[in-house]
Amino acid sequence: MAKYIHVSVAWPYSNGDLHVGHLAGAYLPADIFARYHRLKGNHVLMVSGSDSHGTPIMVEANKRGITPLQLFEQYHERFLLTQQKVGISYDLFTHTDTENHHKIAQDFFTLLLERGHLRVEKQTLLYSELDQRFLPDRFVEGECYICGYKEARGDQCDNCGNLMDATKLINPRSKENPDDKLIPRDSDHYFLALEQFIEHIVAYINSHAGHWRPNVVNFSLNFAKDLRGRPITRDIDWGIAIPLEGWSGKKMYVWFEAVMGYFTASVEWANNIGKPDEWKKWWYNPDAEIYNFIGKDNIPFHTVIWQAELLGVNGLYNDGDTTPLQLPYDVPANEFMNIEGKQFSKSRNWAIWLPDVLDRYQADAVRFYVTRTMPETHDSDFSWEGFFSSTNNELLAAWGNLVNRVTGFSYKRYNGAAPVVDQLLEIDEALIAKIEGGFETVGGLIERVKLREALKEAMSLVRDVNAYLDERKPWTTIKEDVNDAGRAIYTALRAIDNLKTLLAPFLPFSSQQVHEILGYDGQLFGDLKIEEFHEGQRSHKALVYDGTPAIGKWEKSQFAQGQPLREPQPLFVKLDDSIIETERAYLGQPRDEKPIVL
RNA sequence: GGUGAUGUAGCUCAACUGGUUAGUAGCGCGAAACUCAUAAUUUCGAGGUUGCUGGUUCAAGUCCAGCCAUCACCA
Repeated sequence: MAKYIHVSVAWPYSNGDLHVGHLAGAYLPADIFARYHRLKGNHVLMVSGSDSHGTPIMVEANKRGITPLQLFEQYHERFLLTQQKVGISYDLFTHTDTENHHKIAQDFFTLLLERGHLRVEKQTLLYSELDQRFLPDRFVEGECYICGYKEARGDQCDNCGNLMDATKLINPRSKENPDDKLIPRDSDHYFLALEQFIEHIVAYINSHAGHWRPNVVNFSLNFAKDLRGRPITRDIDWGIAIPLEGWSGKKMYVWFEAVMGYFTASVEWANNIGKPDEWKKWWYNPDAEIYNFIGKDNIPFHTVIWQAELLGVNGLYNDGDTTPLQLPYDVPANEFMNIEGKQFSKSRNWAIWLPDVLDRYQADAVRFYVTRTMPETHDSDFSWEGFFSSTNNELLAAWGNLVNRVTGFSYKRYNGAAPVVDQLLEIDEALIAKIEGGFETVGGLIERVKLREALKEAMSLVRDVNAYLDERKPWTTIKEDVNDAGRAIYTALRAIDNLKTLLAPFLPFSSQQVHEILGYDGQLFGDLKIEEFHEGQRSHKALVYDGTPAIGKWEKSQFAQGQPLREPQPLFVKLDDSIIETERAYLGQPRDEKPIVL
């Protein structure tokens, strides 16, 4: 029976380009997982979008002298192009400034309020007389009340590293205008009563502890232990309005509404395809599995807070049906990916930006290296030497070369087709059986979200085929026994046909190439395209996956003898070792954001 | 400061609830073989007192305590 798999992917703040950390932390693992389940014939719904709200966007827009709307729209567009290029197969990658998202977030708020999960509390915050408004912590600086550093930020002191309570700063002032004296003033805010959900959430985590990553379980249980109310509104003007009279100066806190995107994007997707209730097949289906692909910094928001929100609005849009809303089945949070041994830093431009990398290298080469070093168990490191060596010495040398040597040999010596031979030998059958075993082993690892190991397993099968060829030596035997050489070549071709599928979730572009070289027509996967969607007042662009043309299946090859091949082309570009120094030299230097060309 | 995680060969990583002399692991390195292939492949080999210090145990990379380093979250 086909399963319903929901792949919820972290929503990037649209205040700067995507970098390899985004890819390694959430998007690539989600995509590999989703593509695998699509090949398996399961019903996959993979959604995400640009997070258009939040103070980081306001800060950056402010710095550039543009509005938050302009900033987020600019990066949303770049996110679409970047992810299309690297092949992240979202059924829908939208954003949080749609009418749909606004409305549903407000419905969440209203329902939570009706059910007594929200309460009003007073908070003391810094107020600017000059601007006539409360300033978020990130817009504030002042003297650190712990170490005395003069230029502590409102949220953290860069000198002593302590987090700051902005209202305690000595001589707090506005970042934009140092003469602007700030005064503490009380402000009413809505709080989400998280403590009401402790019991339920702890029980839920414990019941899933068996298949969650240990650090996710431990961290979440500890976090859930002393849950308190958390403000869900704040005094800013960029964000989603509070659907109540007298709250016009305030907006929803971004952490409160952005996670709802998994839900709201599912609803939007259903509307976009003209089946408005289709999203319920995941969200109100007790057998559906929802996976949240996120970075480790986001763990408590998904394992605890998002669950509280879902529990609080149970039954939403379900016409009185008592089926519970589905909570995340697993939250396979990844750790972080460092760059050449140092932490990513946007401000120092210590980063590897995806638009730049995809401009210079093949998407599959990037996907391969990032998967190989995916930070599944601890922080990992992206080094250019590693990328160079993984591309040339593993991806190209083992897999690219295998495809090239076998298909090339067959194409040249067997008249542009696969050989036609009599009964295969035992050694040939044994190889095929071994490779076919990969559908179980590799597939099982992907299902448990052990992607690095899954790729390693697939690559080890690739090496088995290379070893097999060296043992069978068709280039020698063809001189006296064309039939026996043909048996080996046919066997290797069939192995490659299997491996193309086993590697397809990781390397969708080159697997498609192999598919075509082997003489097949059609696409392993569907099309990933950018489309425009219209709502009442506005329209927005989104990335969508159309699975209609996909014929790929997670099944053993039935490759036919004598099948005509297409003329083989090398799959991967060999890198020159000069790229190591060239690329390193970009790090830490000012960067130009170039237009993204597909 | 509190909580959780991570620290194994030059590099990237394995080793289920403690059990034979740490894994025929991949890359790199050394040697040999091969020549169909983007000099790509295959075989063999050399590399580790498992961050440090103690402890529990017949037995610890694996459990406990302390310390050091890195990371995340929270105060």
